[in-house]
This record gives sequence, structure tokens and C-alpha cells, in this order.
Amino acid sequence: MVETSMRRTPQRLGAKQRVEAILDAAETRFAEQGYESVTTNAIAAAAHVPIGSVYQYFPNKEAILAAVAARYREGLLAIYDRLHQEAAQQPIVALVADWVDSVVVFGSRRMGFTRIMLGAGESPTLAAAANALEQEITAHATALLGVLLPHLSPLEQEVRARVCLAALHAVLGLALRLKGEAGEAVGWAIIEQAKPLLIAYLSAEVARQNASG
Amino acid sequence: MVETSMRRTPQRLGAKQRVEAILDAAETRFAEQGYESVTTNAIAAAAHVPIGSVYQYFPNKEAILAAVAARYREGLLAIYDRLHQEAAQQPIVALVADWVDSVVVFGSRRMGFTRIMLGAGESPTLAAAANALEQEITAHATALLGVLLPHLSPLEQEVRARVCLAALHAVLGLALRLKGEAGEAVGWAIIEQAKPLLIAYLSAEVARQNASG
Amino acid sequence: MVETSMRRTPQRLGAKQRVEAILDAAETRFAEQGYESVTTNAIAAAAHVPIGSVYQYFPNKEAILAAVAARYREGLLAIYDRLHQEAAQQPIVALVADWVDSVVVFGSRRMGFTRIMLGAGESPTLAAAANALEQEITAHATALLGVLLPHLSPLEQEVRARVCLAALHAVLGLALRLKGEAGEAVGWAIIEQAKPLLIAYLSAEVARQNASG
Amino acid sequence: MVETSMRRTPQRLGAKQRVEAILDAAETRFAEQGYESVTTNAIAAAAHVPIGSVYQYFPNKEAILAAVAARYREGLLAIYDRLHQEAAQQPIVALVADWVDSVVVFGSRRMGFTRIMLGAGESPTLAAAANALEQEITAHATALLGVLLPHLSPLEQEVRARVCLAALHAVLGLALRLKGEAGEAVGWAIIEQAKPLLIAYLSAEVARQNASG
DNA sequence: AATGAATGAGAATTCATTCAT
DNA sequence: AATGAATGAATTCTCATTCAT
Repeated sequence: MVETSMRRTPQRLGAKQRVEAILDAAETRFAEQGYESVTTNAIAAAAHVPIGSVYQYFPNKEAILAAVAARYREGLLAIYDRLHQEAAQQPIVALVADWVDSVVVFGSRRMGFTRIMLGAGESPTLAAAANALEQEITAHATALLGVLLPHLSPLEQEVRARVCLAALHAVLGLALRLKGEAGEAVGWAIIEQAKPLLIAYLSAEVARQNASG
Repeated sequence: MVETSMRRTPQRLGAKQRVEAILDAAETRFAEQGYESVTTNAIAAAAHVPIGSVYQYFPNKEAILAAVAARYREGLLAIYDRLHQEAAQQPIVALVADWVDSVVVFGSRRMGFTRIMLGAGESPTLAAAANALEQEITAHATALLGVLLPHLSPLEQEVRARVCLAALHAVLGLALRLKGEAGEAVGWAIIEQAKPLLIAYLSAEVARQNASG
Repeated sequence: MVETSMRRTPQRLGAKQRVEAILDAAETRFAEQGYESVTTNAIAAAAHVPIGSVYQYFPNKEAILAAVAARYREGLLAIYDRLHQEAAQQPIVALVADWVDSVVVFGSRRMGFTRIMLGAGESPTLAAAANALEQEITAHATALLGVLLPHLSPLEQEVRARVCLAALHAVLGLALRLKGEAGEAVGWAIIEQAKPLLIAYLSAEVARQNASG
Repeated sequence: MVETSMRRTPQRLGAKQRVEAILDAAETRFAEQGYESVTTNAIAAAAHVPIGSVYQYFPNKEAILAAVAARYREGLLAIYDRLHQEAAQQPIVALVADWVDSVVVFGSRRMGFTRIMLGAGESPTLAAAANALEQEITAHATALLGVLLPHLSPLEQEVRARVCLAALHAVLGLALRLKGEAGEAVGWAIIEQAKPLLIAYLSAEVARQNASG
């Protein structure tokens, strides 16, 4: 197995900034060209960091990807923690709206996030990084849906959560891509469909639950 | 510009089978490892064909991908042509059910299809191949939705079509992936959510249309 | 050692024409791109002959080159035979003029001839082909100069002959090349210097011989 | 397999020495086998340098050739600069003698120089490299002849310069080749004819000029 | 610790030649 | 005999990773 954890935690201020610069450069490049197509030297150059220093902090290319994914994880955990607190107090429409908005904002900031979350598995390496992230997010989203759909079994809840996440990330990814290709307007129009999509899906589920309960 | 068309149309029967074997091998490998990670020699080996023969039919690796995408195109066109004929005569639920079923069957047979359709753009090369395919499918799906949602402008119809496709392909891709990782059951459970998802989304849209009309 | 002789002498009229077509195509290609850069398939295509047929007549690429060189040999032998007959009866100026004119006409028709005669030795293969031809032509030119410079030893005569040939072929090659690049005019101006060059060189030699004799 | 050799030899030659070693190896190989026939791996091996290091300094094979040609350029410019300073002060015989001697010495040291200068155009790549060099040398030689033949038009001077260069390089190339094949003696005998050849040619031109002037 | 030149296994592609049809 | 698809060794070039300085 390949070492994927960071080799050392940078202590000096400069070192921390360096790692961030590397991750920023890597994230942008991965998002634009894909993991395999990006060279470690290109990342180093874009980050204005010598290649030797990159390997001071990351044992290999895969570890860079893992660190990028870890940054996603942090941001997403914050989002889902907050959503979970709101879950009990809000109606379904407001909750889903908040969910979608938060993920859209996050995905718009973090280029490359949707690509990882779509789990395309461009390579075994990327698939592994994506999987770990996906498991965790799925658990959070499942908990969230448990509030809306308490009558479903945990497994059924997880299935709904996965479907929502897949759809949401796909729509977000599509929107971001079209923004670049077909213009801002189309992108926004797509993004605005994310809420109706999830609300319709979950509302129908809730209605079915109520009918049968 | 890179040559992406096939170099020679196989005349002999054996040659046709050979090309099919190459495409089958390439499709499987692309689906499992991603375009960039797959070597042309690996494709040749998996197809039990010498590497020279691969290059007899395809000028380069990209052309293999294009041919794989072209096979998707054929299959999808057949599906959407049929759906379009049924569109006017069927209720929305039946139409969407047919749509989802057809794409699920197709995607289950054609490994790698969802990866391409998620348009992750793993590399500029793959992005190009995916884009052409996406444009065409989008046009067909837009026409399909035009029957269900005639009051919407063409652009609004296209946006709904894109959203449906993105969600459908994402759910399908997720299901296929989970089948391999988490077992058949989870995969099927996910796939069964595709219909409710699209039906709920489009039904809400139809209801809105009727309310305002 | 590689087989370089022709595999079979074509008997049927069609076969003879085929061989000629192959040699014409090969000669042109060799002259334009160089021996190594030309593919046997390109020769076959240019000659409108299937590649399999090319190998029916020539065991390998080298043999095609050898056959092209052999055609040069034939043409040159005819020239030198005629010159030798005239040698005794003509003044030096007329003889050299005839020599130069004949070679210029030949070289203008037979593209690629000068390249071979410059013996650049682009590859061991080509060097071998060139060497054989060079030996023979040198012998003839030496005999020719023997008439003009009878007091010199055979070796000294051969040295003069080689110098004349090298200079003549170089000037001719340069002229032909410049015709294509810099225009006809420059090419002709260069070619016209071939006679003065050889006449001056040989006249000085004759004068020296007379002075010492 | 057990590693038996010592750690990598710590001999880190300076980058400059490394590049020189590569160029030396390339020059020799090009001269012996021709540009197309030489592989980059063979160059690397001959230079005792890993292939990766070759591509550290040269983006591709063509660039190696260009660098070899650039070395020729430097050496030749030095020669022609010096000759030009002497031109006005020396009689024609001394000038030509110096010219020939300098080029002969240079060509004897720099294997492959004559092959490039004969501009055989073995390949489009080599032709391009040769052309640039030829243009520059022609300009210098033209300036040199301008001193000897001031009554001629610049174009006429250039024609003479080109003829002299073509003849000189051809004779030199022949001599160097024969040294290897037929022995030193013949090579030297050929080289000694270079001076008489050019002196006779240019003297006749000067005489003609004086006669008409 | 920091640097970036050095390394070489591995990837895509070519092409002379063969041989089944 | 004629054909042209098939073959695979050989070639150019890349890039993740190391390590001497």
C-alpha cells in the first residue's frame, strides 16, 4: 500500500503557507485537467514551490490528492454539522434549500469537489480518495434524512441519502461545467433546479410515508 | 488537430470482430481504470490482439475512446428514437419509467457509459468525446420533455432535460459502482429510486405548469 | 549481409512497368525526404502498387535503393562511354563542357542522383549503395582524365578525377536544391559555374604538366 | 535481484560538461550513421548519460541536431571573421590557402560538419538545420569574395561563393571519407587538391575581370 | 531543511516485413 | 501470383521520485 498521509505537519508559518499553496495549485489543476494528466512538477511550478519541497510534505502524488480531499472533508463536515442542528426545527423545504445552497456555495468555491464526489474513479487512486469522503458524507446525509423520513429503515434512509447526494453533486457539477462552456446564465438556471429536484423527490417520499403510516 | 476517426473500415469479417474486441476491451478498461490510466498495450492484450493491429484500425488512443463513445451514441439514439415515438401516447409515469428502464439496461450493459456521461473531463481528450455525446443526448431528451412540458420555452426545456440526464446518469453510475463494492442489493435499491426521482421532479413541474396555465 | 539483389526479373510487360513505377516513386521520395524517412508503404502507395507486390520484386527496402542506384549506373555508363570516345579528338574545353552538360542533364532528370553521389552516407545502407556507384564512375572519370593528363600517375589521375566528380556533383546538387528554394535563376547561375570551375582546375593542371614536361 | 554495484557514482559532472558530452556523442554518431539512423538512446549511451538527462537539456532529437549545428556555426564564424580581416592585405593565393586550410582543419576536427554542409537534406529536420547554417556561411564567403572580385554584382559574388563552398566542402567530405575507407594517403592527396581547385577557379575569374575592366 | 538536476521504467506510436487468403 | 491485413520490435519522449549538494 502506498503511503498517503502527510509526511510531516509543517510547523513554521512559511511551511503551512507552502502546503496550502501546493494544495491550491493541485486542486485547480486536478479540476481542470484531471488527476492523471497533472504532473507533480506542474503542481510545484504553479505553487511556486520547488518540487523537492513538495516531496518534503507529501510522500507521493496520491498523498496530494488525499490532502485535497481532506480539505473537502473539513468543509463538508462543517456544513452537515450545521444542517443537522437545524434539521428538527425546519420544514422540509427550508432544510433542503439550506442543504442545496450550502453545497452549491461550497462546490463553487472548491473547484474539483464535484469531480471527486462523482466518484468517476478516473483512476484507482482517485477512487480511493473519493470513497472515503463519500462514506462520511453519506453517513451525515443519512442522519439528516432520518429526521425527515423516520419511518424508513436505516438502509432505506441511506439509499435516499445516496440518491440525493448523487443527484445534487451531478447537477452542481453540470452547472459549474456549463458556466465555463455555455455561459453563466445556463449554469445558474441548472443550479436553480437542484432545489426543486430534491424537494420533489423527498416530498413525495414523505407523502408516501404519511399515507402508509 | 488530432485524427480521431477510424483509420480503416474493417472489410473482412474477422476484422470487424477484431475491432469489436478492441472496443470491448477498451470500454471495460476505461470503465475500471479511467482513460488516462489505461495503456494501449493493455487494451491490445485484453483484446488478445497485437498492438500493431490496434493501430491498424485506430490512429491513436484518443480514436479508440471516440469509437467507444460512438457505440454509446448508436445505442442511445435507438433508445431516444423509440421513446420519442411513445412520448405523445403515454402518461408521464409510463414514459419516465420507460426512459429510466431503457437507460438503466443500456448502462448496465455498457460499462463506462455513465463515466463518460458524467463528463468529469478527466482529461481534455475525454471531455471532448463526452461533450459531443452529451450535446446529442441533451437534444433528444429536450425533445422528449417538450411533449410533457410544452408550455416551457425551449431553453427551459433543455435545462430540465439536462437536470434529468445528470441525475439519472449519476444515480445509475452510483448504483453500478455500489453493486461492485457493496453488493447487488444496494445497487438495485439505488436504481429503483431513479424513477421516483425523475417522476417526482417532472410531475411537480407539470403541476406547476397546469396551475399557471 | 542483407539480400540486395532483385528477387526476380519481371517477365511480363505489366511486371516490368510495375518495377519501373516502384523505382520512380522510390527515387522521387528518396530525393525529397531521404532514404530513412521514406516508408516502403509510402513508396508502394505512390507507385499505385500493393505493398505485397513490392516485396515480390524486392527482398527489402535496401534492394529498392540498390535498384535505383543501378538505374543511375546505367545512365552514367552511357555518358562516360560516349565521353571516352570523344576524349582524344576534342580540346579540353570542349571535353569538359560535354562532360558537365551531360551530367547536368542527367542529374536534372534523375532526382536524387546527386544526393547519392555526395555519398553523405545518411545510413550505412545508403553508403553502401553509393560506394559501389562511386567506384565505377571514378574509374571512368579517371580514364577520361588520363587522356588530358597522361604524365600523371594513375593514382594522381584518380585523385583529380575524384576531385572533379565531387565538385561537379556538389555544384549540381546545390543548383538543383536552390532551384526549388531560391528560384530557377539562381539555380541556373550556379550550374553555369560548373564548367569554369572544372576547366580552370584542369587547365592549370595541364599547364603545370606542360611546364614541367 | 541483489544490488551488487556500489551506490550511484557521485561523479556529477557539471551541466556544461554533460551537454558537451551529449553533443560530442551525437556529432560522432550523426557523422557515422546519419541523423535518422541514430537513436536518442544510442546518443545517451555513447555519452554515458541516462536518456532522461538528455531530455533534460534537449526537448527532442531535433534540438540535439540544432545544437550540434550551432557549435559548427560558432567555429565557422570565428574562421570567417579572421579571414575577412586578412582579405584586403593578402594576395589571392594566400587568402584562398588560408581559407582552405582553416576549413580543412575545422572539418577534420568536427566530424559530421561536411555532411551537414552538403545539405543533402537527408530529412526535413536536417535540411532545416543545414539551411540556416548555409545561409550564414554563404554571406560570409560572399563578403570575402567581394574583396577579390569587386567588379561583380553582389549576386554574382554570391554565386561564386556558393560554388566555392560547395566544392570545398565536397572535396573535404570526400577526403575525410576516403581516409577511413581507402587510407590516409588518398585522403591527404585529395585534400591537397582543394587549394588548386579554388585558386584556379577564382584566378580565372580575376583574370577575366581584369581583362574586361 | 531546502533544492532541482538526475534517473530510467514505461507509454504511445511506427514501420519493415510476412503470410493467410 | 497477388494482395493488404497483421505483426511486434524498436523508437521517441515523459514524469514520479530520489538524493547529492
